[in-house]
Amino acid sequence: MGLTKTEIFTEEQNRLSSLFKVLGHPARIAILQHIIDQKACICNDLVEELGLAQATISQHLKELKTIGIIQGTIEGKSVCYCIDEKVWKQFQENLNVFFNQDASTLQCC
Amino acid sequence: MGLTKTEIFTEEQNRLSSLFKVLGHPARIAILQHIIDQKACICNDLVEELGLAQATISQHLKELKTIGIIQGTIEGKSVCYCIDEKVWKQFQENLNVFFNQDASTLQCC
DNA sequence: ATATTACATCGCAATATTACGATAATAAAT
DNA sequence: ATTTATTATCGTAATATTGCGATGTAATAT
Repeated sequence: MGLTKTEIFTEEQNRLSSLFKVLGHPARIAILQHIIDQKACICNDLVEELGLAQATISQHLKELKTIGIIQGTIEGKSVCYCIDEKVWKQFQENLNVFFNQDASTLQCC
Repeated sequence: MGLTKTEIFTEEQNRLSSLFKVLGHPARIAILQHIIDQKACICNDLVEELGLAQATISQHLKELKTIGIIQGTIEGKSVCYCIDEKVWKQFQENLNVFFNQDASTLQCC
């Protein structure tokens, strides 16, 4: 089938998993790390930096943009992609809520 | 193609993204939450709890087991799946390392 | 011994994802 | 105006994922 049954899950479960899903590709992790390192970035940098075609990278950037974790500003003939600090922090909080469920009592067997 | 080019990324990028990937499905989030709530679990519980077939849930459990975040102990004719506290904490740390890159200077445009 | 219960695994169909070449779109440079 | 540079989008091929019925396996119950 390949079709996730989103309707049987809570909104929170769907939202959280879709965030994780976007981060579930090494190219997208690499893109985020590169943006952070450079404190700025344009797509063409990434084409040289990573070993992927321009079309592929543009696609990955689009997915990152979809969840809002990066934001693109047109700057002349290139685009400046940056971390959206607000969304980044929201993301951090979401993960903390999920992972900070008292880990000390999780193990039962 | 559908084939991720893992060879062009660092080990850390591949490892981190594969962790995220496993969490990138609402059923697997739901399973983890259920295990945490119950402090224990067997697969059959989940079949009733979530609306997925037994085979499907068994498959999702397998993926969670692959990254080690849960662990299964045979208990008579059923299996007790639990959070592996050590791996859970490791995961937490990995995420923190990734997300705690000084967010204050991330935004550039 | 047989039946039942609880999972795991196999095999399949449907859909999603990844990657890329080709092509468009837009802005700057000549 | 034309060329060049940068990014987006389209179409397509290959592979991956999701979900499930059917079947296998192992332990308990009858």
